[in-house]
Amino acid sequence: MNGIGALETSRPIGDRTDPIDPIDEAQAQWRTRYPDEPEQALRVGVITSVMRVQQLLLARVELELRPFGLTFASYEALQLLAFCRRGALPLGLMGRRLMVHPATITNTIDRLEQRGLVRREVDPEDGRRRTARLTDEGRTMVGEATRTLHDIGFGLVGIDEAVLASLVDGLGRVRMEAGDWGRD
Amino acid sequence: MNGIGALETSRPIGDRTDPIDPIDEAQAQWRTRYPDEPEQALRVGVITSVMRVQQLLLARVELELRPFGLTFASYEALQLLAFCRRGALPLGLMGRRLMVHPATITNTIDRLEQRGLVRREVDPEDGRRRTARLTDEGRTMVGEATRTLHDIGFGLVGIDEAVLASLVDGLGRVRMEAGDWGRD
DNA sequence: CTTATATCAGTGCCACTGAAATTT
DNA sequence: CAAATTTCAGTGTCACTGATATAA
Repeated sequence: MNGIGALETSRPIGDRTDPIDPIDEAQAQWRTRYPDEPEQALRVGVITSVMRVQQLLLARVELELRPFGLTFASYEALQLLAFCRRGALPLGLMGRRLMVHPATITNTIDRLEQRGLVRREVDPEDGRRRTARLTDEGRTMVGEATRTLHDIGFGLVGIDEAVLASLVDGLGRVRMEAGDWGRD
Repeated sequence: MNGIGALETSRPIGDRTDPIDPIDEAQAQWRTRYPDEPEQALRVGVITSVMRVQQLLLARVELELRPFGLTFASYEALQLLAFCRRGALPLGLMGRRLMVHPATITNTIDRLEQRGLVRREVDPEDGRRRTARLTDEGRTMVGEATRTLHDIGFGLVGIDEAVLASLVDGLGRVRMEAGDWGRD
């Protein structure tokens, strides 16, 4: 595994020597504090790692999206429309796909519409619905943004394919256990 | 914020059959759109999975922290102090540990201090620094909150230990590649 | 003087709540 | 009528920028 059982607990925080993995440190802390529940330290390691990696990947990706004036959330919305055959989707469906609150997708589409990247239309099949459609400018921009993200390998260059595949698998089990599956 | 490019192309929306994994769908989308760069689909699968799992775990944990009036960020700050031998840490060091902006840790400690959970003190070793120290109420609360999170296994019950360990390992490689190591 | 630390003021995005309007 | 969809108003947390005060 990782350098899991390496020192950590035996040293005061302040005295720097070699680089130390903060996740290892946290797991060691939990292991010594709750010695009768060793599986909890492992869970803490996972949740802490997920939070940190999400933060790192988000920062890396948003650094590249900044010149486009896009956040990762707004990029995802545009990308969802770009991958859609019709080129337009009801806002509610977009919100469920992106797992965001209905009011949040309204705000996101508001900002994209003000910039002329998407256009609101009434769904011909159901007058209650509004659909968002990519404009030409929106399609161009999401294409360029995607090329940029491709160039940086989505912040994951240098990671072995086997590791990437095992991550998709392991994270998939967590999602499955959380019920994140097959909802629309 | 997830599910970059789910289905749309292969099936009409309405006809539900078996549960479908949105991550699989997204990867398939990228694979067909960019057939000459198959490794990119894998990377999209990883970043999408990380974002989604982070969202799920955060929601699960914050549901339990809500009765305490704590967010995960504020819980982490309290927990960091609880695990610290001195019981007090300079704000700047806390910010680096938690990987948040200096102004953010100031705000977080502000709110905790207003609630009487921590107390600010001047660092005797360096007058520029302010340290945050857990109060008795803060120590009690973080203890109860931790017990609650233990009870729900940090949102990771039902996941095999080998899977958890492989996640810590794989995510560790991503962090290492991103330079998330050995910075104080 | 230069640097480090923390704070403050202001902005923006996002998540959520509760209510309202519209349509099915 | 009830239910679904979207919008709107308001709140709170968090992240960031830029400027300032204080101490090393």
